[in-house]
Amino acid sequence: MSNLYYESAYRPLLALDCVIFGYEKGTLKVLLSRRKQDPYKGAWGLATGFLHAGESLDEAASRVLKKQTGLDNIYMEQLSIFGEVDRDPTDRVVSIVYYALVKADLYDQAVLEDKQAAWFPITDLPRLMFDHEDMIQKSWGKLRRKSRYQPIGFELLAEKFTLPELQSLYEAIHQKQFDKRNFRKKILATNLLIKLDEKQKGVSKKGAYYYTFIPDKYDELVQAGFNFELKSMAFGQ
Amino acid sequence: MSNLYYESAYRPLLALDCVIFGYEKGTLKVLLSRRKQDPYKGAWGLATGFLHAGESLDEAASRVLKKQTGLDNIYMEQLSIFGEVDRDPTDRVVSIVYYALVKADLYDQAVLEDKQAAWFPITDLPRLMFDHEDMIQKSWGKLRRKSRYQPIGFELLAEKFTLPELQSLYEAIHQKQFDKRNFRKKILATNLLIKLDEKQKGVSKKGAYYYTFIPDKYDELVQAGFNFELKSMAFGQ
DNA sequence: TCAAAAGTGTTATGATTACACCCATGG
DNA sequence: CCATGGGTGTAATCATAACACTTTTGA
Repeated sequence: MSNLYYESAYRPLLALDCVIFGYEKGTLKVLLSRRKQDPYKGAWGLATGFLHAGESLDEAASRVLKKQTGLDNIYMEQLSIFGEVDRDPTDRVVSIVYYALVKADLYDQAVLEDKQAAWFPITDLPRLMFDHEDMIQKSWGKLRRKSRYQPIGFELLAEKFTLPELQSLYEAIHQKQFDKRNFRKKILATNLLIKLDEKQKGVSKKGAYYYTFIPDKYDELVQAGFNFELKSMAFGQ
Repeated sequence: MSNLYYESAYRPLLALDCVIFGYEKGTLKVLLSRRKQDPYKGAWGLATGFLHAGESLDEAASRVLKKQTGLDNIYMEQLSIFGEVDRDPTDRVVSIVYYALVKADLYDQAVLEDKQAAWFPITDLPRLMFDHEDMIQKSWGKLRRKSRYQPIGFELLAEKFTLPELQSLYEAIHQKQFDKRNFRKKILATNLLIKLDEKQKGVSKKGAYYYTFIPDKYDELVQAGFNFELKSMAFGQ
């Protein structure tokens, strides 16, 4: 099925760029890789790919994420579209940016090396190609805002986690210290967590209790888009 | 400058669809027009156009808005991108959605008729082509959320407006009644408005005072993206 | 036994909500 | 003079923010 009106229209390239966030040792990180083709071969940049025929945008983003990380079912969300005329000097490329969150315990050093990929702390990024720096900063902003009213930060932790870990994650996302007591109060008030009988070994002498999500409740809330709203994250400071 | 890797990539059509909001007589409205070409010639839909070569996305959206309304410098913002494979049955068309806000006193009945365009209350839309209904609902959601922490609603009113008018606008956006006293308290607490010496005639016997923005302050806040945050719009109810 | 991190409650402040009457004017 | 919509204040409740000591245990 075709159509003259449509036929005559300009067709840009449509790319997908993925900002992949991970969290490790108290630091929020972004997965970058070295570009494989010219121009700018070897430059650091985001996971990227062009849209294929017959693929929806989300499918294309999942494909790009899978290629980069080896993982399926990554939490991801569309951020926005970058379409400045000269953002890629080779050709007109309009790019859809997705950001994704992956658990630190799911990626594999071998896969990373194979892809010429590496994790960089969000506060210490290398020079990036095109407008990728801007894409990362905007994604981080979205992550900060979103983490205030959705339990999104949890996608970055392992199945079982301690409250001090969860708090450090929030502190890494917001680059801000929170008051321990107030943080716990708010997080526990959501009724999303259950305390397990198990304590963490090795980090502190006393050991912190592990928590996990009440799985149905969590899914329910995420599905419904319900805001469990940590109204202000301005704990202390 | 060209490149084999790029050359071989798939090139979809890239369209822009604009959700144009207006406010009139207590009702939030959307500007729709009848489609001019097949398929679905004559069906109601959003203002639309394809991206042209050498145009940024914002420039293209401005062009589409100008063509539809005759106006420049409309407040507009990118919403998101719709890319389901079959959203347009003619061809693969990926569409970037913008929403725009126009003041009720700026549009012109003659232009509308010429374009086969008309305003529809947001709560009473006709059947729309493709996924345009979904685009409108998402834009409305964004407008609701955004109006809670940015003075965005003001783009929909005339230069001078009364507080009862402003409140009705918020009520139309949120489909909810607010308490008069609490609404005024919050709005005035932002220090964005100045009361003029002039009263509105004709609407009520007593007449309501006109207000206007303190222009520099407003621009400053909009520029800085500062949130004047009407923290909860749950006035009453 | 001590150092290091985990865990716990209360009070003060500020924001939000609920609520009812008087005012000005045109008809 | 009265009907209509405009304008105003206060008290109760709830959420947030500030703040310091005790507990556990491995070394």
